[in-house]
Amino acid sequence: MADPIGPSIRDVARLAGVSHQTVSRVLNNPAAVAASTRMRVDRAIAQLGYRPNVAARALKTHRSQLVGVLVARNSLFVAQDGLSRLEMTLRDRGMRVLMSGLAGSSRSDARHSVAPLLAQGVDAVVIAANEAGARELAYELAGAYPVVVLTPGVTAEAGLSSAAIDLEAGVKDVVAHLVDRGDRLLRHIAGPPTYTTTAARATAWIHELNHRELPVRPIVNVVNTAQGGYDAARAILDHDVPDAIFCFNDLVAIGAIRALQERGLRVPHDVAVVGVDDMPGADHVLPSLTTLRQPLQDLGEVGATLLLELLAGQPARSALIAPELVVRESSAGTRERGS
Amino acid sequence: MADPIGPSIRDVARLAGVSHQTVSRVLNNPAAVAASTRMRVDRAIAQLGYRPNVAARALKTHRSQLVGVLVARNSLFVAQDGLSRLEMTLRDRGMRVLMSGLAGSSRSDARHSVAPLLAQGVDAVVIAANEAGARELAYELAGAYPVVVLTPGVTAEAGLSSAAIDLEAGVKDVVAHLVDRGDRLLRHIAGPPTYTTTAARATAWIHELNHRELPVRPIVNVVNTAQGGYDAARAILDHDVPDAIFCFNDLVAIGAIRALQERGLRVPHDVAVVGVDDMPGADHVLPSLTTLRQPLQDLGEVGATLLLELLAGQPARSALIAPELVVRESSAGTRERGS
DNA sequence: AGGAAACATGTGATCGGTCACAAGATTGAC
DNA sequence: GTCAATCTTGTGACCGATCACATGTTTCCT
Repeated sequence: MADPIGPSIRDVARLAGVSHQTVSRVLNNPAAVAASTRMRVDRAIAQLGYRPNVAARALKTHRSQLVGVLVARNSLFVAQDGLSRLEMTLRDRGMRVLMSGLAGSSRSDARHSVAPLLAQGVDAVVIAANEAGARELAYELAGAYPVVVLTPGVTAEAGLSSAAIDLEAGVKDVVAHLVDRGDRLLRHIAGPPTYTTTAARATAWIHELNHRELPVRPIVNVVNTAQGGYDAARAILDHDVPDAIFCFNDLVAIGAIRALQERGLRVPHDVAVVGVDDMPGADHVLPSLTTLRQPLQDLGEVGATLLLELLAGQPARSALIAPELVVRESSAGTRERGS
Repeated sequence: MADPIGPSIRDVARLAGVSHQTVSRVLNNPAAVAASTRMRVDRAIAQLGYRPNVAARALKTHRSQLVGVLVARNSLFVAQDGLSRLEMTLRDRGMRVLMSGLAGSSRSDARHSVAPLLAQGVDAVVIAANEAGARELAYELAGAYPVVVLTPGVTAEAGLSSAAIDLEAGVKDVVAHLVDRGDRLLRHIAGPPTYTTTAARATAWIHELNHRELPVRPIVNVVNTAQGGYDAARAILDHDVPDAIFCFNDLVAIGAIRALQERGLRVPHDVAVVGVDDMPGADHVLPSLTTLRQPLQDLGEVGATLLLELLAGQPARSALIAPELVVRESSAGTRERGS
């Protein structure tokens, strides 16, 4: 059905009255062909509707023009256009994206997910997953393939570049914002321990609190859902009522806010809440969410750029993208101290 | 870097002391090889770490084992694991997924996005986009490729199968639910006109209202965002206050609820709100959203199944997946009539 | 005008599989 | 014991590109 195998390079050659090699040259290095000949060939190509056979080309050249992308299921990077942006940037450079979903969080899960990509003969691999196993896999692969990792805390080495949102810097902004409005007892609801981002974010948080000599008590959440945030917030409230809660992301923040309201605490009057992501709807939810916006589209673009650099033989490097603090209702106003 | 071209089928043959054709047989039709020979070959394969070269195979067989998937940017199908599920189901059958993002909504935008997929020699195409242009493209492609469309209102023809969530049935449930709780003046905030789903949903809505002899006045929204829902709701309220609003999706519903609250209307006491999708967080937002849950993962799986059927030469067909009405706070309780 | 360098084009081998066909070995029926 | 059918394995061509190399033509410098 998809078969009726089209014309080959030799058919074009015959029609244009040149050799097959000349046609190949027109395709790959037009400058090496006389203008008049080139025009004749181009016309023949158009006339026959010729399209090069990628399999034949890959067979001979040992390059597939394929980039394998390992993506976590349910990841915001995918949802928020990040993957699309990566793909479109690569597409413009003649590369195609082979996608593979990642199920679990262990290293063997990750290995299992890349296998088909490698079997397909990809030229390079992009790892867009915060799962710990995926990150380990990246180092494993780095010897054999150009690899780009889109997750924080990955050191660039030969053949392995990395890009991430600089949430360490973002966390600084969050703390500054909360302290400015008069909050002192700050709590953090961290993410699932299997994400590399969880530790990164929690560490930055603790570091910043220590720096400002504020009390520190983080809580690790187990699931990346609103329910997880709800449960974690209740656990916090069983202990005491903080001035503000910084949540792993907006989804978790939504759950936390519900828990607060149920206890009769008003947001932001009694407790301020800050999330991360600026997920769709965060601006209209009640109350709207103060959040660290992650420019995931930029991440996709930077990732593509890093990959193209590696493929061009340039050295591996790390890139950081700054997030943006968007202040909304959930942390609006100023706390009147001395109450 | 990804080069050091591995052993070929002939290397394996030499080591096992057989002909290259026998190795090929072990790979493709093991039953046709004597058990003892097969074992020798298998051992040689393992010993050399041989992996078949997909390019060579594709060159000869004219099948790439690649499925091209056209996905709308920012689509929930992607976000909610639908794409992952599609990919994983296909992966189990030895197929790989080539992804291509869709930018605009016109037919030429769609054509521009599939082009690289076709150039790469995919065996089939999946269209996971509600954009009108993408649907038109599906018919265009159906003659030359097996095509599966994941959007409503597509008629199955030779080589073109389709799957969609049966929102017509879902809309019935929504109306029944609202009428049950005593609502009579029902309004609809539709989606962007460029989505095929917008018309499908609005039509089903109007049909159902007519059927029950209720007043009909749908509103078409222009953008698929919370802000769009907010604006549309305000436009409705400028006219009168309905008993309930059925929104294009949860995101739009969130915006609508904000508009209602700003006018001093309580949800669901004064106005009930129903969305579609059951997006992450819909269960913890304030108020939590009554919604038509779209089983997008199932959609991915069914899509994969339809595709495999087409590739196996079976006839095209359409499949519908039932959504599920999840009642939550935004339409809880019963309206006391006669006020 | 002669000869080297640069330019333009062609020839045949090759990448690593599968396909069509041939041929030897084994089995079973009569 | 013979012959056909079946099973098992091997041989060589071929898919459609690119690569290395060869050859013929211009260009241009001395």
